[in-house]
Amino acid sequence: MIWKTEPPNMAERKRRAVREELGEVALRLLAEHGFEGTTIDQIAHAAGCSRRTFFRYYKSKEDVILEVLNDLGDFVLDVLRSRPADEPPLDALRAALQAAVPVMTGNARKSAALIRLIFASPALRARYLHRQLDLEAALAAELAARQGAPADDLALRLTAAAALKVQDLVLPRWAEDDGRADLSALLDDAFALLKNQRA
Amino acid sequence: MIWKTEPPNMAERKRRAVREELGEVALRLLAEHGFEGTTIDQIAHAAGCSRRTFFRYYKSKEDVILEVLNDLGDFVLDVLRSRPADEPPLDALRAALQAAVPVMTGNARKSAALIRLIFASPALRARYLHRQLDLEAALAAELAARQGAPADDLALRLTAAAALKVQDLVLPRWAEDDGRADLSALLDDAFALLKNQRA
DNA sequence: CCGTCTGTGTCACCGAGTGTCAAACATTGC
DNA sequence: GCAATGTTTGACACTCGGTGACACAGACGG
Repeated sequence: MIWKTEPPNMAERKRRAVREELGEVALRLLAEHGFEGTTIDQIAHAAGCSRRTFFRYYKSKEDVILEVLNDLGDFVLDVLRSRPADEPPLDALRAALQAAVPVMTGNARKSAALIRLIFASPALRARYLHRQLDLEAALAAELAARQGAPADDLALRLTAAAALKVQDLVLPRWAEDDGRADLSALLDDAFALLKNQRA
Repeated sequence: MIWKTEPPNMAERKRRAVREELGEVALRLLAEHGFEGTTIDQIAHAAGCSRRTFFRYYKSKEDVILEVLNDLGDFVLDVLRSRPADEPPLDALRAALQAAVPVMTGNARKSAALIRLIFASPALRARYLHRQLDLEAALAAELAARQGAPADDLALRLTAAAALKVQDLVLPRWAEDDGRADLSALLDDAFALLKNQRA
């Protein structure tokens, strides 16, 4: 075959379908019985496959949950890249994070459940924070690149951290009432607060 | 016995000694073979006790390492409490974190090894971040209490987060060369940078 | 000398993950 | 239609972190 990857004929499609199904079932069970209260056996069995197969689609139990927010992080990073280079860093970050809002409010109940799940489980939360750290570094690197600063510039890193912190403080409050509040407004308020910060 | 806890005669002393020994051995082995590359069996055996006994002294493998920084966090919180209430929040935080510096520079090589260990292991790092989050909340609550603000004040939470972030960005750089740099100066520089942050 | 209390080791167990292997399956070439 | 081929899957065995149960030892007071 010359095009080893070109035809996602049936194979790739089925793979995606199984993965989707597995993720769906997992999220439902985890939200219902809690992260620690759900075993992989239960998830696999409920999805109609073996435990071993679960691990062929997801690296770990945490992965099923964190993957969603992971993709969202990549999306935010992409949006940041598309922003004008002369925009002040914090404004660019705010805009990038705002771009992710519709994705969450799109299916608000599910997103809220996911966030609540993460914030309720220490193990999950810890992994999530670690992921946020990577995102923070990537955002800071992008900000640095667009204005010719060194990639590990401390000031930009602090700015990126502050922006993500704003998000992390707002999200759980939004998730607490199943995403009925105006997430976009909450974010803007918090960013305004941040901008008025004076030592 | 009327004084059930009063005489830490032999029992408590031995307990502390065993715990100390266990922690010492663990830190050495973990620093040598990495966090994932060291099993609890190895630690327990090297310390001359059974695996079960290890867990009677430490809740988990992560606990052996994180305990130290945990205590340090409590110390920082205590220092913050002793600061004048009218001091600007960020200055108070800087002073509190500076107070922890001598503790680390006291035995710099060991502290640096510990920090490198944490930052090298994803699992450990994730747990560490979670701990920092608790500390952040506690610091923010203290700042709020001293100036009569609500305990979950967003602005103060952001300030506490920024201060801890400064520390977390400086520490690995300091640890990279075995703690030979001037940690106190590095911290002050970073805090100065933070203070000059304008959106 | 006898109960009791505490620390310890042994054993059995669970759940997350991983490597291996053989069977099942679909795909392709003839 | 059939054989060769490659991929997906399930079954099994194993490691490691962590927990509960129980039995045994020694220190202590009566």
